[in-house]
Amino acid sequence: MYTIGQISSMFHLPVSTLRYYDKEGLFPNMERRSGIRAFSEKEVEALHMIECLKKTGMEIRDIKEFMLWCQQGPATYEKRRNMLLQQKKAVEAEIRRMNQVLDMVTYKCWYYEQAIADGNEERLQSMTLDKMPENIRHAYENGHK
Amino acid sequence: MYTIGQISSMFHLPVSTLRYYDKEGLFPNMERRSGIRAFSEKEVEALHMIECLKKTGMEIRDIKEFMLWCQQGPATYEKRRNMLLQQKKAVEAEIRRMNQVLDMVTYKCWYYEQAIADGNEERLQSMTLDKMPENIRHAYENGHK
DNA sequence: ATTTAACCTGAAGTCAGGTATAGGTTAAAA
DNA sequence: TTTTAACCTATACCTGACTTCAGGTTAAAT
Repeated sequence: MYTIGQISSMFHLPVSTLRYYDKEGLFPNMERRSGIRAFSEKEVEALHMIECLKKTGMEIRDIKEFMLWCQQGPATYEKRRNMLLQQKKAVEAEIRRMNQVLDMVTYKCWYYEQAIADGNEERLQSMTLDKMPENIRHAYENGHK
Repeated sequence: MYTIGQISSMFHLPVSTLRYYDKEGLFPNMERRSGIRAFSEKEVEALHMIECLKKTGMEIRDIKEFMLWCQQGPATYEKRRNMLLQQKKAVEAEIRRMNQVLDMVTYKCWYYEQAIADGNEERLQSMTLDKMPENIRHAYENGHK
């Protein structure tokens, strides 16, 4: 059993955040000893899962639902898997989006390198795709899809 | 010259958002005709850049600074390039982070597939790395780095 | 026994990035 | 000409995820 302060230093999370998570229902049925929160291994495990789900961009209210299912045993395995599959898809989509953004900003960086070299943007303004270096044209096209 | 309504439909952005951007200084020196905003090609170009920078996760106040530099001609090319290089690094870091998160959630999905197949988590609880399929072990290890 | 550290609650505050509302002006269409 | 649509400002409100504050309790150390 751990106190909120111990958990706070274990996870490098402020005490206020842990209390907030508790208030939001992320630790259903956590024990209390004369009013004081007692974090067991179950809550430690829960917190690892919470950190994972947060990193995928899941909202607190959805994490709450997941943690509730975790209390309900094998009957909710499928629900939990489905939620995770959905988050996996969301993460994959986000990675695709970020790669596109990377191409866009790669092009912009190249643009300003050229502008610095030229001292102006005139050549760049009238530049056509076929005059760009291949990798830059590729980044440009992918970034503007 | 375009009205705010025309720009709104061109960019699929609410009129209120464009006014908010203007208030935040994202269109320095935009013209007015008897009090009404007149978006020129310069503002259209600016808005494309704003959308790009927003996608990289840049905050409004930093975008404001960038757009101010754009008003100041070739003297600020280097500042602009440096800011873009910094954003590029930020995007690359975010992609690395998201790939790690993807590995983590890939492992969790596998975990629940197994739990569904087994009907419980007993086998999983006592599972060691060497008993996992290679790709899953890889995902697990990378996701927990 | 008392001080101090760590815990508790409820309510209010913070921040970013908008969105909504109320009340008023401009300009295009009927 | 009058109505209606699109514009304007200022201010208030919203959401999510916390953080801070005021005031009070518990438990550990001296």
